[in-house]
Amino acid sequence: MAKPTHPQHSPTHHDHQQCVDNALATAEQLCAQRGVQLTAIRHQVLELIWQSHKAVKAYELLDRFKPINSTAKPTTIYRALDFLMAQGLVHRVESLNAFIGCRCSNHNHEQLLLICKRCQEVEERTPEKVLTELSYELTQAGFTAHSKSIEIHGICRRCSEQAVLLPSQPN
Amino acid sequence: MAKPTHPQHSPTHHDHQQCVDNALATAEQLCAQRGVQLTAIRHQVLELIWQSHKAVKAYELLDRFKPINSTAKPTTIYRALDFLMAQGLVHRVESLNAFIGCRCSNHNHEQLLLICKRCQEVEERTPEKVLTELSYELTQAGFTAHSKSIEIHGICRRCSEQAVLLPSQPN
DNA sequence: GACCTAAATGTTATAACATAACATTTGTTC
DNA sequence: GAACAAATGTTATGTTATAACATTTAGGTC
Repeated sequence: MAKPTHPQHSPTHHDHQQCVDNALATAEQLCAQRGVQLTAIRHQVLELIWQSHKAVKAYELLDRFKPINSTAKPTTIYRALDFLMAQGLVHRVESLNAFIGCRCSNHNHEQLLLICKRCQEVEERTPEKVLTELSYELTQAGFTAHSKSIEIHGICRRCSEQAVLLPSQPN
Repeated sequence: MAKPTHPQHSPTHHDHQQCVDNALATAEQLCAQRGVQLTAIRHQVLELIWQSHKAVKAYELLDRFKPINSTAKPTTIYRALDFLMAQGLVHRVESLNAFIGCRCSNHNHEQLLLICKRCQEVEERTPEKVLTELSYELTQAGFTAHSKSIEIHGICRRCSEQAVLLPSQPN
């Protein structure tokens, strides 16, 4: 049985290089504005994270990073990730122990992560109504939020459509 | 400097034994209805989880379990947790790699977890409006959800009130 | 009760994820 | 160029979770 192709999962369904370029340019600009150092390591790690729209694990990043910097250790990666997360350039996906580039152009770091089980891509959304209702609920509960993590696992639109075209696909 | 007391965090702020009794009785009943076995190990692990309203780590459970069953291994705990989660009796708190007893009396397993940084207690809430808006948003996004994890970290009402009374308390 | 089967548990080992602690280098400021 | 802070290097270890296979237990059938 031939491995099914998933054309919609390929990087060709959009101009991914532009995603990467945008992300890196934004990161450079933000770090400059804030007077923090987007060092070579941090820049390279961010670039590796943006290789795809899939969440990537720290040790996967390490494997990808070693060809660039053969002395890299887990610490190297985790420190870069800590910096990138502190700057809001990367999100941790708690339910996957993995990391993803942040697309919040508005620097609003309250978002839903829609995690597709089929293609593994993670979509970030910031639906006002949901977040408003959530804030209201937290006020009602007397709870002061410091951070919010909303992670939804399921099947994304593209994969659902693909499933209709290829009904023999599992799940 | 004396360690500050947190009377509101003590098990005496409510009749915790009743929480435990309810949880165990419900679990027994549900498992009987479903024809699944709430074995001794599973029952004991569930009881240990309900020792508090704090999320508990698997290896903490193991330490608590060893006095009962000295041959217990990580696998023992993880297998019990897998069963309890499959039955909806326990939730995994993704952002803590920890576990908490489920209080969803209605067996609706879509909930917010409010995780207090001060007292570590986890409150479960199922606010209709938030969940409705979320469902609507997912429909809009063409995303078919299989599981939802909404975890909010911050300070709970009781701890906020306590902070007002004892303003010298850190965070 | 003997037998079968599936479920549960026991056992060993290791994989996967993450941080602590301290040494060294680099970049900035004076 | 001395002093300091930030970043990185290095070694070791802590923490979380699962794989793989053996054995025991519970429940049904004859």
